[in-house]
Amino acid sequence: MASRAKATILDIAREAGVSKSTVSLVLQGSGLIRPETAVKVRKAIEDVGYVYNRGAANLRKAHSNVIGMVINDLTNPFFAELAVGMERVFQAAGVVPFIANTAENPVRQEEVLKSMMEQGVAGLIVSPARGTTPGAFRRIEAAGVPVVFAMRRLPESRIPAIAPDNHRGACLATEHLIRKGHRRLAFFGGSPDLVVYQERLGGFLEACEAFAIPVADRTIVEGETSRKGGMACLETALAISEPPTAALCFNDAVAFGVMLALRKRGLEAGTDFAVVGFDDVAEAEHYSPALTSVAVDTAGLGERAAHVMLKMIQSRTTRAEDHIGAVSLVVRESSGPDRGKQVGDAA
Amino acid sequence: MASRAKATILDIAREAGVSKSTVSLVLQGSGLIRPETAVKVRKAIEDVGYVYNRGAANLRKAHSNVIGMVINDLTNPFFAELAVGMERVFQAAGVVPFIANTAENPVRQEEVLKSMMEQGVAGLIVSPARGTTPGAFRRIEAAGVPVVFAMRRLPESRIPAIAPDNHRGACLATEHLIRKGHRRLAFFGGSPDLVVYQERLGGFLEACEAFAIPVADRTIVEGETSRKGGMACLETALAISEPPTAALCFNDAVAFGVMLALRKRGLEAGTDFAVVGFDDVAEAEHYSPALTSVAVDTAGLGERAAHVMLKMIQSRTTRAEDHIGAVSLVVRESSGPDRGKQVGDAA
DNA sequence: TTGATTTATTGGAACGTTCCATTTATAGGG
DNA sequence: CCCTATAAATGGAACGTTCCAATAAATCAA
Repeated sequence: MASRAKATILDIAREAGVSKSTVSLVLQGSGLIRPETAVKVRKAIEDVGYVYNRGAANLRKAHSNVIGMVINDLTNPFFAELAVGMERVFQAAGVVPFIANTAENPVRQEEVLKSMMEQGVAGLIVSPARGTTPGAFRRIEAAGVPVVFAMRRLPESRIPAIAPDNHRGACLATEHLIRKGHRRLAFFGGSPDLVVYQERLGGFLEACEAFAIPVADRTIVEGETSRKGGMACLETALAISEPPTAALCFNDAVAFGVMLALRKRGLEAGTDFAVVGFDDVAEAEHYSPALTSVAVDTAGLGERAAHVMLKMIQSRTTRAEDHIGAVSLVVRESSGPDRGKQVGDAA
Repeated sequence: MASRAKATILDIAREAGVSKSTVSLVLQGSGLIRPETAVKVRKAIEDVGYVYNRGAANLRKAHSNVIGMVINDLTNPFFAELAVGMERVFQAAGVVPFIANTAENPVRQEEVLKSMMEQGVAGLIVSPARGTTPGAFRRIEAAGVPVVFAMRRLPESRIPAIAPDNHRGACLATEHLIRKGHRRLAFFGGSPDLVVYQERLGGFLEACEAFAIPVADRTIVEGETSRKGGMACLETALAISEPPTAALCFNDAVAFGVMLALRKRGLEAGTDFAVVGFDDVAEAEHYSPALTSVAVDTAGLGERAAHVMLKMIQSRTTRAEDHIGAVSLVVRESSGPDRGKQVGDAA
């Protein structure tokens, strides 16, 4: 049962009285082997406590069955959800994704990518860390390993990206606020080094433009994309002379921070100040007040990214189309009371 | 620059006009190489776009530098934090942890563990999925690969576990509720197939015993360890004839669910019903009302687990001591108003 | 100079697989 | 009975590293 030096196919071969080639064939489920022989070999495999050595196998085989998932912030439930969506697809394809966290640190990301390459991954799905340099993936591309960006993209890169329609989402949300009657609007959180920021801010501005909100009435406050960042944004915005009455936040974490800061001031999101988030994490629905947010179908995008990756591997290409996921606005309490109810209609 | 067939150390050797052995030595940072030669070789490495093949190397080397982290639920920020704590330690040790998610599914866990073993991991840190069979790790132990359990342990297993002092935490929390004047107490969420559940419930019961709370006044409601589960627990508990006035919840997710259900009934946690959570996730502090919870120093436990793992690898052993992490009760609003304030003392 | 010592470099044999080209066994056709 | 066809099993040469033992070159002591 217990074997000290780890068993190899040769040990199995000896145990079963066949050749190593036969064992290899059995391991690969080849149909060339007589069923009885296969049974005998499988028993020997059990007996010697064999562990398949994929490293050795990959030395000969074209490519491995592991795919790397490099995520910039695992503690953000948003990215964890993304990871889960991908896993579903990969599992069905018999591929095991290995996840690594870069903690939003480009240096760490470099190490992680290197390590995954050395491990011989068949492909990489990456949500790049903030501040990733354009050349960070050159070597990987040169090595012919397919890469897909998920949720985030890099400014000038040929690598296919799977991301939600940030521009449209922001437009939708902003329009919603304007239709609620707000005329002084804010955009909270994020910073321009993220393409996502530019897209979302772009959508915000386009909606402002479309509804002729004067530039003076648009407040843009950059900040950390966290609760803390959101709190700071609100403070900054309320300090100006004609403060905004509503805000679209870079993401839900910022929105939660804004709501927290409101409560600290004795104000309530929805009635005193309208707040809209972005991403629609699971928590948004359960918050109090429930957060209006732009739903991006995170798990769906993860699945899509995984599918694209599998296709790239299969067709041995390093190129693929971008994919822009549909978004929708989920209206809850934080963006203000439903006007429909206020007019006092029946039902 | 771009090389089609991937470059090996032989290509580097040719390019640099040295032997493959020399290249290997340079790669390992050996001091035996003349600096000028090393420089020449490193240039060649750059030029041919070389990617180190760790699989091939591991064929000869004793063991690899990858450690597997197998987590039962990545979407739970609690576990993500645990992962982050471990990563900090591993990074400093030049080890890259690969994370995989089992989604609380023992079958999936089996696959994931197998895959990691095949990949030749040097060790495994596991938070076992619910329903893991006792024998699930026998093969891994037999192969001599060190395993550490984090946060959760298995009923009858010799594998070292790093976990918080669940019993004491539950005692502390229950005592807190009793001192607040509550006499009818509930324990919400979880189920007995988890050792953690037994420990926490045990602490709850011990405190009840110590303060002579009659058995009839203890309500134990099992349930999913999620918000939804928490909501259900509260409904069940409030339906009985003499309902409890306070609850210790299996974890924070359950506690959030309980608070949500309270609000749905127009009740407020803290004033109408006392709620205490367990784990003290980051969100607890920011909830409204802020959640009283048992802090377990998640990241610290992660670091500890990583250290234990490194030590096991270094000393080539598969055995280590358990480690019980200290816990503390963080009192916030959800467990009721501060009595100290109520008596109206100064300052 | 010579031999001993140190410093740099190198070939070659593993490591555990896969896969091609063979070999061996089994059966069928005439 | 031989020849061919099919089925089943096998040996050996890769694959890209590491590491030992050996060599070559440089340095030193005498």
